[in-house]
Amino acid sequence: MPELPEVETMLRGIRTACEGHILQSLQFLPCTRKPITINPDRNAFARLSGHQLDRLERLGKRLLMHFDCDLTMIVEPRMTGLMLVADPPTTEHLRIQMKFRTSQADCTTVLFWDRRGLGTVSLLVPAELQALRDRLGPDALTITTDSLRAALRKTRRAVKPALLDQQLVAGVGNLYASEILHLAGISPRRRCHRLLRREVVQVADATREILSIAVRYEGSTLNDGTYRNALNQDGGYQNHHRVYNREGQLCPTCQQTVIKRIVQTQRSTFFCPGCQH
DNA sequence: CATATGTCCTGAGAGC
DNA sequence: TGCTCTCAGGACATAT
Repeated sequence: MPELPEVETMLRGIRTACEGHILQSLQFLPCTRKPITINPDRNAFARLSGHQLDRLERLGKRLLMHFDCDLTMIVEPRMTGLMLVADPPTTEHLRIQMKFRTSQADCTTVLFWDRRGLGTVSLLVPAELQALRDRLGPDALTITTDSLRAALRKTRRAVKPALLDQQLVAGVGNLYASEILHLAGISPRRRCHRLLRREVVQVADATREILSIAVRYEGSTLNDGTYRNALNQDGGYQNHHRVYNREGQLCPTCQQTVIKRIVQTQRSTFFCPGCQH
């Protein structure tokens, strides 16, 4: 499930194939499965053809493609969406094909593949893009203690569900929330408004640390094998998970306590009761 | 307003 | 072996 590191990896993986190039064609492929959501509708995307993709940007878990016509195409992979420059895992879940002209004679292809079809693509005008930026919290990869403190002060929820709220912090999902709190040594059940300043420092530091390392390893490919990088290869961070999906195993930090799984707001949380307080 | 719950979906894995 | 069932969790709509 693409979170910040996986989306960042997608961006880096497709960059040379599309950034700075003219979009030759964008095609929504026929698919018998549940269709992805397309905003406002597929016809609107015809306006992009012939325009240059000036710049790629990641905004939380979203991938932004800024075109020279002031339109931004936003891809939300959600659970199983992938951006690819190589052959997709299956042909049947292929959703979008974009061709870019890279020279007089050559072109590259960028694909959007989504097995479960929960993904979304949208075309936004500048005012809509600004509205989206305004409702997201600061980006988790570079979050500062002060901005995290300001965000967590807005809620009395337990810290782990709060980290999943994109309006508070943008980019953290269910997997990395557990990893971050384990490195920080903070219990997922702690209430945000009761965290001490030094504890918020620990969470902010752990957030940047975990996510930047996960980016270095090109994200996490779980057992279902759904997430792949742009070349359709496995990520590597699943081999470095501290607690996620490791219920019953010994905590890698204290080597004393067994990792526990609990459910918070309908989502699995993994933590070490021995060293997270 | 702040939080919690329900919803979409596919396929891996469990259990019988 | 082969069937049915549960579960995984992104973001948003709806409920409390």
